[in-house]
Formats: sequence, structure tokens, C-alpha cells
Amino acid sequence: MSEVKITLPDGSARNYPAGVTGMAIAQSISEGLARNALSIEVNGEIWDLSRQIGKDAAIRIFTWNDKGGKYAFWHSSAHLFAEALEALYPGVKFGIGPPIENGFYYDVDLGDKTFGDDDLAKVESKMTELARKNSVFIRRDISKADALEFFKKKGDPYKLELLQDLADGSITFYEQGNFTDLCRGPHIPNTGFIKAIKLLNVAGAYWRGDEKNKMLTRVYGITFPKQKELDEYLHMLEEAKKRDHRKLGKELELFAFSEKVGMGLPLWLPKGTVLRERLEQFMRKAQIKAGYDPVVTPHIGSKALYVTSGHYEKYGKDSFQPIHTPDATEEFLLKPMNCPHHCEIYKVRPRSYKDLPIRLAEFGTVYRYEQSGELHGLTRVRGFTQDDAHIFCRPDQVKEEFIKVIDLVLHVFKSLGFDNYTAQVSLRDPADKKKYIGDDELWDLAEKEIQEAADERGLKTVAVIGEAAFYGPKLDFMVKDALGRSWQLGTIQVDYQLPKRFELEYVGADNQKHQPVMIHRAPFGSLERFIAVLIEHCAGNFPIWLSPEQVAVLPISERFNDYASKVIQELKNQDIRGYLDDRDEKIGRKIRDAEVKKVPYMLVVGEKEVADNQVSVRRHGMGDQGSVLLQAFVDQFLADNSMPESA
RNA sequence: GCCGAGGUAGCUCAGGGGUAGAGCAGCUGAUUCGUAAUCAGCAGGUCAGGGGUUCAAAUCCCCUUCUCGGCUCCA
Repeated sequence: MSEVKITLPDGSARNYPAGVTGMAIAQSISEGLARNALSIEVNGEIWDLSRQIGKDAAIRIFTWNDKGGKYAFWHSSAHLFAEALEALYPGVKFGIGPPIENGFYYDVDLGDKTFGDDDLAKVESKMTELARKNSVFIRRDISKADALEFFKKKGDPYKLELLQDLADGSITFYEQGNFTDLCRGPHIPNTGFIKAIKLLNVAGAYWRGDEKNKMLTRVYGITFPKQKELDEYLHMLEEAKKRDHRKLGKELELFAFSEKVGMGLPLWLPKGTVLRERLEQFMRKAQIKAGYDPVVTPHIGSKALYVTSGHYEKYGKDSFQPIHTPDATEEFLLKPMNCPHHCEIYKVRPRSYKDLPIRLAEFGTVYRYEQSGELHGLTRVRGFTQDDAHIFCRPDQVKEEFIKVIDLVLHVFKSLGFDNYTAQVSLRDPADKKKYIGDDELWDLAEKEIQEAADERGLKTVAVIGEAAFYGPKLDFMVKDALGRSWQLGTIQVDYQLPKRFELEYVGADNQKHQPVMIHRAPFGSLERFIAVLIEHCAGNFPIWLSPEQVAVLPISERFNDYASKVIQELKNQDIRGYLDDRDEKIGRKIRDAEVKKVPYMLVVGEKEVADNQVSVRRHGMGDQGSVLLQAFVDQFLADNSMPESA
């Protein structure tokens, strides 16, 4: 009998009879591993444990603690969901049901039936019932003809459509209990592993993600091998919700929305405005240092401006409609971006190659008619302010400018403690060059230089082919929110289109006219989105230099209000932001309220402090820090909490 | 825009055909207090808006609007 050589992750190798299964290998290693094993990686592919290994292989056995194990677990859970659904609603048609980062979903067509929250509970308990049967997942190779026959008979148009794209000989079915599905696998050994089940929500999703197709019902769920883990997961979700910027924005009185003002149009409250203006100051300072010139442009522009830029043609119908005036020939648009205005600033006089780069920066408020369903707190709004700037430079300056912008973005992230971001280089699709504007060589050069600039600054980047804007390649920075949703913050984009459309020029050393390259960049992206992500990132406990209220002065009783007023006045004289809580409440109450409001410093003042010109310092979440002279507190505070500066 | 779930006091939420509720916040008074909620009283509502069914609608039905979870989109 022939043998196969199985290499384990630690490099050791063992021989097994040919056709050995992953489960048998696991058993030979240890009883415990066999009990917890869910799937196996064989030469880089993830397999079922029951599948026979016919030749030498490097393997890795996955348990719940591995991504590959969870993947199989949730994939199998999706099948279990489908089995339960079919048992409860015969005739249901299935789309696809993959595992995702947290759990799984299944797209289904329930015909005319609406699927609501009460249905979730029903399906959930059916799933539990079926899981207890310990049904084994059986893998079967099947010919394309037989597969088509099977789904024709069953009447499942979506599976038939999927089958069309699959090659004969590569098709497998998986079967558990009374349910058979077209599936590549892998799956866990049996349904009994699935102990805790939660169907999370129902959503609509277009078949194959195409708006023109029928909308299917997408059910999201998650499962665990232990009830305790499900409980922990649900608890974690609850905790994440507490960081939600929409909730904290309301509680900390940072911003609000009004139906009357209109959806997606944030109102900045006094405290939110302090935060926002501090961020602006921070960026202004860094930009001045980096050689930017601040400019200001109006909130509207004539339609002609956007016809020139090309935005009218591309977005005109799907955006805010033109503003009319008593003069019927006039039309203005709310500005959806600042670039065209900045192009006109570039054009106010002829430019020499010696003038470049020219860096025009503006906190420009723009308006975009986002789809109503897409609006989301501050992360997706219809009116927002970009920390925008446009760099007009020579082609040979692109790389250097990119490096400078990357430095600026990294300065922002570092100053605000974002260490978990990803950088994405978006390149054009070389197979479809017609989609893009600009010379081939310029693209090649810019794409190369963006990547080089990122590498030189030690950025770990993911290059995505085909994600470039039609007008140029870009580098985007993404950060996740409290619930794990990814948002794009900073962006740096090369643009070949606008310089051309606006006929931007400079006179080169050769006395000839040349076209400058334009770089759009916004390290925050937008103040709104940045603040949203910042709120979630720090759970409302802002860096003190940003905090709307830095200090609360809390007199023990009314008798010390006079001294407390003197304290708060002295703080204000030193540009320290704070408030005096002179309510007729006990000190415990005042402290609690300040803690809830996440005020970083609380200064308790009573008899002792008045006598010695002291304050009793308490820090948010850290309790009593003892008493110091007021002046000592001020000095220390100012020394510790200055606005971070760029290098 | 599409699918689903929602909108009750400033906030968090209960009530689900028969007189509109609680806690917190607010106001008034008492209290003058040492590190996370002092006590008492008072006030607060077109139950998102409009239409319908009914003797009777916060409650059932329809439309509109906004919010939430997704999908699509994102200059």
C-alpha cells in the first residue's frame, strides 16, 4: 500500500497511507485536536477533514481559532440556515450564501413573502433543532449535466445561472440532512458543532450585486461552537454601539440633524464647533509649514464652470439642481467640489515653471446629492467640508509632492492615534485603457511614483487594479469604525483631466507652454467623516488639545463659588477651555456629571483649596490626583496638552 | 433609488381599539454638602405629518416624511 508524506506546520513530516483523511491525521496527532478540528489546509487549499489526501502534502489543521476554521464553520452554518429555511418555507429559491468576516449571509428569493424579524426567530430555532441532528456534510463530485438536471427539477433559477459559468468536472455538491447545495466547500464535519445561533438582520440585496437584477432577501447571521462565545459577541456589539458617533454626538452635544433643515445636513453645536475648529487650526498650521497657500472660494459657481470641468455632464442630473436668478439666462450650482474654483485661481496670471508647485488649500464646504439610503450620521452627508488642497506641479515633481502629502497624512494619523489604517493604491485597469484620460506615459510614471513614494515612507499598501478614477491614479487611507465598517479618510489623487479642460499652463525653462499635473489631496477627507471616525476611535475621550471642555471647576458648596469663579477665569485667561458647575448640588453629583460628559480634568475646590490657592485635581476615569497650587496646575496642563506640531 | 425595521415628553423607553405613562433632564422650594446620582413638589405631548376604517385610533389600513440595518452608488 502506497504512502503519502504529510508535512506539518512545524516542518516535521510523517507518512500516512495514501487516501488518509484530515480527520485521521488530526486523530493521530492528538485526541483534543481531533475534537476541535473543523477544516484542513492542504497545499494552500482549504479542504474538508473527510476528504482523502492522495499525494504528498503540506497541511495545517484548522480549529475555531483559525480563520480557515471559522470560514468553514460559518459556511456550513449558511447551509444549515438554508436547510432550516427550506423546511419552513418550501419552494424558496437560493442565491449565494458565503461566510463573511463575522458570520455568514444567504441571499434567498421568498417570492411574495416578506421576511421580517419574527421570521428570524422561527428560522433560528429550526436551525438549532436541525443542528442537534449532527448531520454529516457529504461532498460529492457531480457532472455539469446532472447538476443542471438537479436544479432544473428543483426549480432554482439562481443556481442554474451560477452553474452556467462553471466548468464540467469541477462541480461539487454538498449535502447535509435534507438539503443539497451547489458548493465548492469546504465544510465542517457535521452540524453538531454549531451550538449557538443568532440571525442578526434581514436586508435587500440585488442578485449578483446588479441594480438591474431582482432584489433578493439577504439574511445575516452568526454562529459559534459555544453559547458563551455568542453571548460575548453580542455583548461586544452592544459595547461597539456605545461608541457610535451618532449616539455620542448627541450625548456630548457635538452635532445634530433637523428634519426641517433637511436630511444629511449636519448642524454643528457649540461643543462640536470647538472640536472642529481645533482640527482646522491643527491642519492649517501643518499646511502653512508644508508650503500651502490658503484660499477662499464661494459656495456656488456658474453652471459654465462645471460644464468646463465635466462634472455637469457626469453628475448634473443626479445632483442638486441649478439655482436660478431673476435673470433667466443665469444658472448656478452648489459646489460639489473645490477644484474648478482652484483651477480658476491658478489661471489668474501666467505661471512659470519656477512658480511650481503651487499649493492652494481651502476648508471648502461642498454639497453632493447622495442617495437617501446612503446617508449615515456624519460619515455620509450631503453638505460637508473638505480639508481640500490642490497642488499644481510639473510632472517631475509628482513624486516629491506625494511624499510630502503622505507625511502630512501620517502626521494627522499619528497625532490622533490612528495606528490601524490601511493604504490603498488605486491603479487603472490596463485591459481597459479607453476608460481613462491622459497620456499613457504619464499614467505609467505617476503609478510608479505613487508606489515609490508610499514605499519610501514605509507605507504598507494594497494595490487595486481598476480602482483608479478615470482622471488619474490615487492613494487612499481607510480606517474602520466602531462596528468594523471601513471608511475612506485621507486621499491623494493625481488628475490629468482638469488641467486639460481648464487649459492650465506654465511656461517651462524651454520657453514652451506645458500642462501642469494637478494633485487633489485631503488628509482628513472631510471634517465630518474624520470627526465621526475620531469619535468612535476614542469613544468620545478626545485628546485634550481637541476636547471641547477641558476642565470642569467644581465647588464643594455655594460658599466656594467665588473662588471657583476666580479659578475658571484664570483658566480662560490661559486659553484653557472649561466651565464652572455652580449648581446647588453635592460634589458627588457634579463629579458624576462631569465624568459622564467625559471632561478630562475636574478641579474640586473647597475650604482647603481656598485657603492655600490650590485646586484638587481629578482626572476622567482615573480618580483623585491630589491637590496642587492653581498656578502649578495651569503650567503643567499647558505643558502637557499643546497641539501636536508637524516635523 | 431598492429591500426590511422603526418614529410616543428634551433624552432613554413602556403602552398596541375605550381618560397619554415611567425614569432621567427641566423648573420651584428645602438642603451648604470633600471625589460617580440629596429630598419634595411642579410642569412638560397634534403619540412624525396627512388621509381612511370605526360609536371610538397612539393602537388597524393607505400615502408622505425622517431615522436605523443592508444593497446599489460615492466627483
